[in-house]
Parts: sequence; C-alpha cells; structure tokens
Amino acid sequence: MLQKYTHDTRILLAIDCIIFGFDGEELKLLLIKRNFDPEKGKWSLMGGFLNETEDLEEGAKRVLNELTGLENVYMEQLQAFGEITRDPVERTVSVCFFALINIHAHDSELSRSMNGYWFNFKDKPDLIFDHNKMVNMALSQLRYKAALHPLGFELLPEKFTIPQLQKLYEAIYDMHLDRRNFSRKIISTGLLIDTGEKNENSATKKAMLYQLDAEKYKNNFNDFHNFISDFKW
Amino acid sequence: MLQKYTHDTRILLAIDCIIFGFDGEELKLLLIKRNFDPEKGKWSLMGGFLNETEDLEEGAKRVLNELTGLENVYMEQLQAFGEITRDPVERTVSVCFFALINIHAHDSELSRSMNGYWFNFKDKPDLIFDHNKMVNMALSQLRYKAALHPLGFELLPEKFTIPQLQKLYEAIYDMHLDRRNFSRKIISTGLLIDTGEKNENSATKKAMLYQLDAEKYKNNFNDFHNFISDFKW
DNA sequence: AATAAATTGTGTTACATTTACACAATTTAT
DNA sequence: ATAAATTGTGTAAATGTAACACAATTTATT
Repeated sequence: MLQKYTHDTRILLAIDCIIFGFDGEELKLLLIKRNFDPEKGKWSLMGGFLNETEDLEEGAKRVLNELTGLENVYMEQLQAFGEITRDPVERTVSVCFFALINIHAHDSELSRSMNGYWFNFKDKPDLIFDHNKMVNMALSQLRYKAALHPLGFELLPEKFTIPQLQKLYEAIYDMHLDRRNFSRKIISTGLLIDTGEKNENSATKKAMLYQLDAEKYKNNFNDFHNFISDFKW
Repeated sequence: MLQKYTHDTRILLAIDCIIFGFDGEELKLLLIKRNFDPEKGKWSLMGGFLNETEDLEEGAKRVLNELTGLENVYMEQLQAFGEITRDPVERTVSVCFFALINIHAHDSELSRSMNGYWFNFKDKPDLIFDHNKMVNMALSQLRYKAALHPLGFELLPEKFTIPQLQKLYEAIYDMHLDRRNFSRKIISTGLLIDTGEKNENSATKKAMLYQLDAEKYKNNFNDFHNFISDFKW
C-alpha cells in the first residue's frame, strides 16, 4: 500500500449551493437565515462540509436535498472559492454549485424548517462571507449559459406556455424581449412538443401548453443558440 | 476568538495547471514526466498542494511559475475535481486552472529541468489520475471562450500578423477558416493596432504586424463576439 | 347578445450579418 | 521576366435579426 502524503495543512472543504427558482414573474433565490454559528442570525447560502465518503457532486446534491427534498435537479459547478480569510473561523475552501429548480415542486415545509426563504433576486439581502460574490457570479454564469443553451426550461413546470418562458428569460436578463421574435426563436429549436392543452389559468386568450422533447433536449443540449442576441454584456 | 470547526476529515487540496501554447502551427500543451512518486515515470500536469498562506489563484500562479518562470499570465479556473479515488494515495480535491502563454517567452531551461515537455495537443500522451479529463474539459472551455471573447491573443507574441492569428484559431478549433472573412471579423473588433512593420520571416508577401490596443482589450474583453460562428459544437 | 380590454398566434418587410467567391499586390525563386 | 505562394481588399447572394401589423381567443361589461 502507498504511503500517505506528508503534506500537513488543515484546509477544510465546504460546499455551497445557490438555488434559483422562478415564480412566474421574478427570478428567485432560496437563502437561509442561520440559526447556528458562525454568523448566527445572518443570511447565507445553504452549505456544508464535504464528507470523505462523497465526491463534490454528491456533496452538492446532498446539501440541496437537505434543504429542498429534491433529487435529479439541474446543477453545475460554478467554481471553487478560496480566499484565505473568506471564512473567519478557519481556512475553508468552498466549491460552489448552482441549481435550477421548479419552485412549485420542492418540499416547502422542509425548507421552512431549515429557515429557508425565497427572495426575489433583485431584493436579496446581504450575505455572509463571500456569498454575495458567489451569487453574482452565478447570475452571470446563468445568463451566459441560458443565452446559448436551452437551460431555462429547468426553472419551469413540466408543461408551460411560450409567454411563461419569455417572462422567465425577461426576468433572468432584466430586459424586455419582443414576443413574436422570441416565440419564433424558441419554436425553431424544435425542442418543444405541443401538448394540445391550453393554460386554463388565464383571464384572456389561453396560451398553448408545451413540454420538452426529452430526447432532443438531452441530445442537443450543447448545441449553440442565440436566445438573447441583444443583451448588453 | 472563534472556536475552530469540529469537522474532522482529512481531504487534501491540490492545484493542477494546464498550460496551453502555440508554436505557429499547432496548439501545444506543457506536460511533465514525473521523476517523483506517485506514478513516477508517467506523464502528468504540473501541480502541487495548496499552502495555507496562499489563495487558489496565488497557488496556481506559483505552480505555473515553478515550471515556466512566468508571471502576469492569462489564467482562469476551470473547476474543482473531487472524485473520491482520483488520487490513489489519499483523498485529494484538485482545483484546476488553465493558462495561455506565449510559448517563446517562457524559461525553457527551467521547464526542462523540471522534466517539462511540450506536446502537440493532438499527440498528448495518456496522463495520470483524472488529468486526461481535465485537459479535455480545458480544451472545451478554451474553445467556448475563444469563440466569444478575444482570448487567442494571449498565445501569440506581442506583435503578430492576422494570418498567424488565423492559424491559431484553426489549431484551436481544428478546422479551416475563410481567410477573408476571418480578417474582416478580427479587424472589425477594433482591438488591433497596425504597427507599420511587416513580418520579415516570410518567403512571399510579408504580412502586416499588429499589436493589441491594450486599453480597448482590457475594457472590452467581456464583450461578445462571434469569431467562430460555423464551428460545430 | 354585442362590445371592449387583454393576451396570444402568425405574417411581413427592412436591416444587418455571414458566407462564398474574385482579383490585384507583394515577395522570392527560377 | 515569369511562376508560385501568400496577403490585402472587394462584392453579391444567402441567411438571420429587428421592428412592426393584424387577426383570433377569452372574460368582463354594457
């Protein structure tokens, strides 16, 4: 058997998880009010230490699951954050993930029991440590990626209308999009299947409900698109 | 003073560094033949453990500098890699960076003394641990980013011709580009300054030498472009 | 039962960008 | 002088994007 490394520093490894949601009008963020130290009483991302028995993705899924009860959620690693003094207690490097969830499908009693609260992204409170930086980078990354790949669907229910999808994109980019051009762009991806149903929650003309073509979505996820060609980066 | 965390796992933190270069014809990778354990005699990326006195970027810069002697190099974090058994010696999470360097400007004696050798990316040998995965992801990320931002310049000498820049892009994407359309696209960014000089190392018509408009480059780096619109992802 | 108000679906035209290709100019070797 | 290789600039067709018009659906109101 191999010797262990002689390297002997104590640098802890944490996971932090940014959770995006969408309520039909605004891009939202699930944050927790800490009832534990350090920084008890302040707002932060959901996080935890990485266990020896799990890899990074498993750790991130665990952390997400502890707050939302969800599994099989879209998640990607943002990056590692390692400023020396980012955690005042002791040296901790955090690997940060962001998740896109259907806000109506999570276990809201569980998240409330963990002191979890949804905020409009625009109205998010000041966060502990370097969590503000993480969240801002995550929004940049979400914008970057959602402009080029069909990512937004992850934030919607299984069946959705094109106007709903447009409102989501308008929330992500905080800008107005042309209804007709947006619709044409989305339809032309070929990723949507007309369910034949209509959105009954409407006081005016009921929009058609679509769902993702799961096969095409999986196979063509990495294709390049140009969903938001006029966003000013 | 705050208590330390009670969390007590030993997970080591390493840095690995992918170093891209360009020799005028091919995209290159600087790898080391390990004369130390583990996996002595095999090929790997340059790496090292993170020290308690440095943050992640500082650690990556140190690792790069130990092999190349370079400072002030373009570098970005790829992501953290944390599979449980990625390092057979003991549990180690590695934060992976990639660097773009001017291949002619580094300390080649130093890198040779560290057992560093340049490979054509296409001919890279099998690497230890998960370094193959890191390198392939880094190429994807380089392609992604260089298609949208003016990144390629980092791999060229200070003064360069447009045909040289084109060869670089052709090497990165492993495809042929139309000379005339490429030239127009690059010129239209407004990032190039005509030095008035010509490339004397040419047996036929000598191409004009350009250099970056440092101010515009810095300010407009995050602007979106479409340098490689016809690459099939 | 007709009408107004809000929203959704589809079409059309002008403008900008990308693609494909032609030709003239420069440099060295023959 | 001529040929071969490469570089710089131009132009027309095809494609994609932006801006805008109008008809259809649904509920509430008259």
